[in-house]
Amino acid sequence: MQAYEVQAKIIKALAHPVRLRILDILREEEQCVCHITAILGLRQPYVSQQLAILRAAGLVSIRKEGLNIYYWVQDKRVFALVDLVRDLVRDKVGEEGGISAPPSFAAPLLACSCPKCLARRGERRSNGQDHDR
Amino acid sequence: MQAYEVQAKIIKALAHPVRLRILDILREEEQCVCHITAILGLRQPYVSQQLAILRAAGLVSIRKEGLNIYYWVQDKRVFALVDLVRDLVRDKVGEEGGISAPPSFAAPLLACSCPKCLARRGERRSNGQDHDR
DNA sequence: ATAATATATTCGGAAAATTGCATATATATT
DNA sequence: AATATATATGCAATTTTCCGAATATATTAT
Repeated sequence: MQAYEVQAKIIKALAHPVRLRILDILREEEQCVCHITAILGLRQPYVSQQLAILRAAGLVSIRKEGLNIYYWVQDKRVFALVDLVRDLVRDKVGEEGGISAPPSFAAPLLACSCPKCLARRGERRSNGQDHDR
Repeated sequence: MQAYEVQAKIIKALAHPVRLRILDILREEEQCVCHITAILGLRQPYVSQQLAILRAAGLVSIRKEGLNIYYWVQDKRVFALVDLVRDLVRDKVGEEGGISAPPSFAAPLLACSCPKCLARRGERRSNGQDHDR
């Protein structure tokens, strides 16, 4: 039965709305904690905890760069997993509609001050190391 | 965020060792509660509860025949889901070995007295309706 | 009708785990 | 020193888990 327990643990790490949202945020590319936190609108320690759970389950990896830590999904099968669940739900709730909308996290989020967002807005860090380059 | 909650609920239904085992038992063909209970070695009300959770999540369906109720997995993508998790675990624990063994539920189980097992042993119900046919 | 069988459902309960949240502190980097 | 993030602590509310026991239900046999 031990194998089933290991599998159950991995699945448990997925079985949480916030963590599913995080995975969707990481779908296209790596994101720093700052960015994830801004998108979720939750407090940083809480987001870090959820990220730690995902990381302990081996579902996400990190990459450090300067002061920022970028989370990314190394094994793309994680997305396949999530997609499968999404498809199942879509087909099952089907008639109810509305639930099947694509991930709607992609708010503009100009308020985020992570390096990536600053670059997109043509600004630079107020204090950071991103001074010239 | 609502969609994520629905998805999380489905995943939660999967995130349990006993329920994962049940799905493996149903992998090849439908099985009656009696058979599932015998394989798991757990009490019938408990197994029924776990089956009810899987059913509420839409992961299994039932078919009634006589006194028996057969559970089966209608949407084969459920197996694809479980397989994905199994692969993830196998590749992740990899070096530790042992965990990647195929589902080892397939004990002989001659003790089970469900119709299917009785037929396999060439017996017939001690009291059942399977009298002639 | 009555009994037996397979299964579902319910109630209760105790232990454990999870959740959400606040707060504080540690760490590494610049 | 400032920043980004991680980690830890605590805490109340809720949920899960496992268990025992009883009962309900539907079906079939007699």
